[in-house]
Amino acid sequence: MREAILDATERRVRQGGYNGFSFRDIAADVGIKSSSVHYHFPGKELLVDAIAERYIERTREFLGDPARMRADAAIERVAALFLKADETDGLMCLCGILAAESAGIPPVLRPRVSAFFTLLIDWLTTALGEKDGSLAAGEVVAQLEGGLMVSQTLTNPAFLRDLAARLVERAKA
Amino acid sequence: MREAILDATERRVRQGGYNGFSFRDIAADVGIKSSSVHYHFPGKELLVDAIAERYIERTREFLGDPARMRADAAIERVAALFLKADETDGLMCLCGILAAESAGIPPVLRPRVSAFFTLLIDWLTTALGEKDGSLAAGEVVAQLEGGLMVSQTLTNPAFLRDLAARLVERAKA
DNA sequence: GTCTATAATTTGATAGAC
DNA sequence: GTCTATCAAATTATAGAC
Repeated sequence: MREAILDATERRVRQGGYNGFSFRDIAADVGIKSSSVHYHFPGKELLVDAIAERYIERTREFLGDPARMRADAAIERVAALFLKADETDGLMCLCGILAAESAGIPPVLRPRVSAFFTLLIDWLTTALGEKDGSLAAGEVVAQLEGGLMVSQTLTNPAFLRDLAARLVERAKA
Repeated sequence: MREAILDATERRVRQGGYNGFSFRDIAADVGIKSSSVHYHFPGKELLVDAIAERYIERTREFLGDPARMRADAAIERVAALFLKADETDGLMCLCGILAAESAGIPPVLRPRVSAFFTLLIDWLTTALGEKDGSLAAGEVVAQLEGGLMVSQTLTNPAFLRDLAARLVERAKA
């Protein structure tokens, strides 16, 4: 049940953000009452923090070890995260939407959101090396995150697909 | 007063998103009662639609005519929009945060958010030309929008500054 | 245009039975 | 663990006086 609550919450937050869902929404999604959701997660901050923690840990596991990886393969792996969100899930990146709302969410959540981006940037920095003038980790992360937002808004998956393909091409050059 | 309400609403939405503010918040910001806000804007959707419309129109006016403009100057002009949001305003891009929440906002607002991105992309496409293999309009918009999100979250203005500088350099090459 | 007052609903959260 | 019942506060919104 705890997992089901986390699943429902993640989906809701990735659709409407931190203030876009209620305990009753989650309860209805998983087929229990809102007081039972409170039993598992006493507060909203705790609930959202829990899904963010899980989200980051899953991302870390998916990425794996960046050492001795080709630049283009590394880009492809990070891009796969965002392409899955866009095309398979049809949802925003959890930490992307929380980042956009950063100034309006409970302050305790902010370090968690930051941790997601430092994870991606550090991972890519290791994988791409630090060659001067080359494709930078920040460029890749920003472009994929922003590309997902635009792609979702325009309901045009080709937009993000094209961006990802261009990033991979640049990494090969 | 109408303008003051729009100003307060824009600031609030750019901080916490569509569901991150109330009519009472706006009323308190401008020094009136919430019922008086309803006099000017009968519903929340209308209020947010009004600020989005104003935001897009101001963006259009700031950008001006893209014809016969050098590529690097065009990038710099678009980047200035996001650098101002980040460093001067300390706020997200209005349509950026609404795009992130796209699946959770009233459907009538979605075409408005899309219009912002098509404005930027079309403007940049005209300014950059359509030379094959060159810097694409979508790359620039996605990277700046995502870069603003990350920059705000990490509270590190240098992040977006660096991205903008790199984009301008690529346009010169 | 702005106010007071209030309706109708929703929200995060708690107490206590089972 | 889940339920019923409930609370206090907040929310969008309206009616009507000034």
